[in-house]
Amino acid sequence: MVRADAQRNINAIATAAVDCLSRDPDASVADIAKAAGVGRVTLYGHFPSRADLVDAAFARAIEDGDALLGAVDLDGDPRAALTRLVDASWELVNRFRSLLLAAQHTLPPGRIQALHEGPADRMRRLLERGRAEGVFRTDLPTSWLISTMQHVMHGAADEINAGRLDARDAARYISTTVLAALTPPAV
Amino acid sequence: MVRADAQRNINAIATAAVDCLSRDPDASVADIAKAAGVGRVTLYGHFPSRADLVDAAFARAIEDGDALLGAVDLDGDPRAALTRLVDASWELVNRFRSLLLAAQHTLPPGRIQALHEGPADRMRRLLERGRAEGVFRTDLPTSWLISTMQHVMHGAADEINAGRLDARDAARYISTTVLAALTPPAV
DNA sequence: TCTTTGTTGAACACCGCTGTACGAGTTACT
DNA sequence: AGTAACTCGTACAGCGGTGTTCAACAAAGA
Repeated sequence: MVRADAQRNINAIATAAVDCLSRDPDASVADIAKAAGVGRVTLYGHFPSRADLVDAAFARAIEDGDALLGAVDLDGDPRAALTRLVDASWELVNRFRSLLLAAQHTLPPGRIQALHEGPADRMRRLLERGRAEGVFRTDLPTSWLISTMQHVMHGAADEINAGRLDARDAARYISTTVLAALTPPAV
Repeated sequence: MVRADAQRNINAIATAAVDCLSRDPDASVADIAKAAGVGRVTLYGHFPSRADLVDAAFARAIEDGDALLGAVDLDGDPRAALTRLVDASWELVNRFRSLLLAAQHTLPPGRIQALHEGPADRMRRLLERGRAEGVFRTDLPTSWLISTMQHVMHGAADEINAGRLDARDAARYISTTVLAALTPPAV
């Protein structure tokens, strides 16, 4: 029988993990336990290793983020819809940038990709609709276009972090750039 | 008096550092010393700390790379010139991707940017010429466009590393995408 | 109430890394 | 040939992290 008490702690730990790792990708297990208001040993009782903890945190961030993305209206003009989706995605990428770093050198290769399947699918569907309507280019693979968008956002986060970009400009720059990259080349 | 012997070792160490860190961003000082065919103590004799070593390796990579970039013909049609420059840059970014990672969490903030000044300037000049000729867009800051190019390349390297992108396609995808991002929006 | 499930801090072993010290040996330069 | 510069291996201290053990204690749930 799983005690309600324990369940609450598991939850608090996962929340704290998302929080800490979003601030410092190298946050230690001790830091996270303290932030969760829990002993380090208790934490190990629920998450056998640091990797399990990072995995849980990342999965939770994706899940929560995907829920937000689900509220975005993807109907109507594909270009406008894409702008909306990119804006919402950017918000998330920016928030969880540091957590992604942690995941990148903790989780086994492919795991991150696997967890991203939900959000990526949403983007892919929109992209393909736009292509079918002749609004988006078809001379590059969908997967490349998606990863490009991701990396432009990721890059913007870097620039903000380095103080070379004003956070208020980012959303506009990103959607403008991404739209241009998706536009079919003039013949 | 600096002995020729020592100078040769310093060189071998720097070379080995570039080499090792380009393969594994977390390569230890011991690894690098071994690769240089030198005792760990000898290494510390020339580079007081790991950070100094990473700095030297990164600076050398930039210097060597910038020399290659200097050979690229930047005259004529800006779009063609940019394609040539991006292709050459991509080669370098791809090769030193891992070294950049090492630099990122070893060197003080701003140091990487400072070392990139040479290459960035070359790109900036070309970009501005293209803008003056009406070939490149002017509704986004030059700095943003440059960083976008960098991040698209960086992202491509990631994709290759993850096995989701064929290295042979990369150059074409990148220059196509980058050119599209630089094209002035249709009115 | 009473048993099962959780929690706790302190202590410990372990790991790999960085950086230092030492003493003996080797090599370049004059 | 002689001196200063350099190199070597080994050994050590320190650090910060991970993961485990233990023994005492607290609380949920039937």
